[in-house]
Amino acid sequence: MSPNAARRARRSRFGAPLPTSFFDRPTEWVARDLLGAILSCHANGTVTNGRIVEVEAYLGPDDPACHAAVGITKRNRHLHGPPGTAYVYRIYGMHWCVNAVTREVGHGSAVLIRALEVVDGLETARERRRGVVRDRDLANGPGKVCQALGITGVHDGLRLERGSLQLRKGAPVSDDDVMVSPRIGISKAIDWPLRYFVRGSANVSRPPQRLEEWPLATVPKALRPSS
DNA sequence: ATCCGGATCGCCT
DNA sequence: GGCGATCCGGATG
Repeated sequence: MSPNAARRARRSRFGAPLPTSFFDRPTEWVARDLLGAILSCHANGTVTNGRIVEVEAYLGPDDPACHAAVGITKRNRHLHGPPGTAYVYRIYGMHWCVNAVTREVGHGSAVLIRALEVVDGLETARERRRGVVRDRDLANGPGKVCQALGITGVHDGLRLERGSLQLRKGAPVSDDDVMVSPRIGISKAIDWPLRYFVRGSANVSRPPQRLEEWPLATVPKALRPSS
């Protein structure tokens, strides 16, 4: 795909890239508002787009589950970059995970993109996720998101407002369709309610059965992330 | 120099 | 639900 064709593919169906000001807000707000947004990756000559249905907030050095809790290192240096930066890291030796950096420079907070619905480049995503039978399983987990969209370490530190990895405005998700739960796969701060996902989405990752979850509407208004 | 555990996934039972 | 794959950052000696 030529650069012009890639630009057209992105403009055809979706809104503008989210501006830096979108990311320069409390991380819980950014996380909640990323539901419904479009993650767009141009890799190996093809654009793949996905509608985000599940995210987690990681709240900087004082959040024991956040990579910033160990300070600034070579691995996590872009987590401490300006809002709107991509932080991509390898986990368990074999998977990539992608985050959007939030708040002010050096805060060390970010939103992990955990699941999405592939809405463009479906054939490419299926090839990358060879062996997967159902489309709903293409990107229902953070490692799968990166594999389906072709996101790797080369995207670490890129700005999400432009370039080969972008976050773009999509159809907003109303409070009534947002669910909240603790985060998945961590061993510290295991009860912090910082996972947000779209109610009823078939593309959400399958958490442990006993994981508690609540409608966002039941969260007291003062504590509710909303724009 | 060595050890440990991880923001996971897919296959097995 | 259990487990192996597979590798690196960070901590410890």
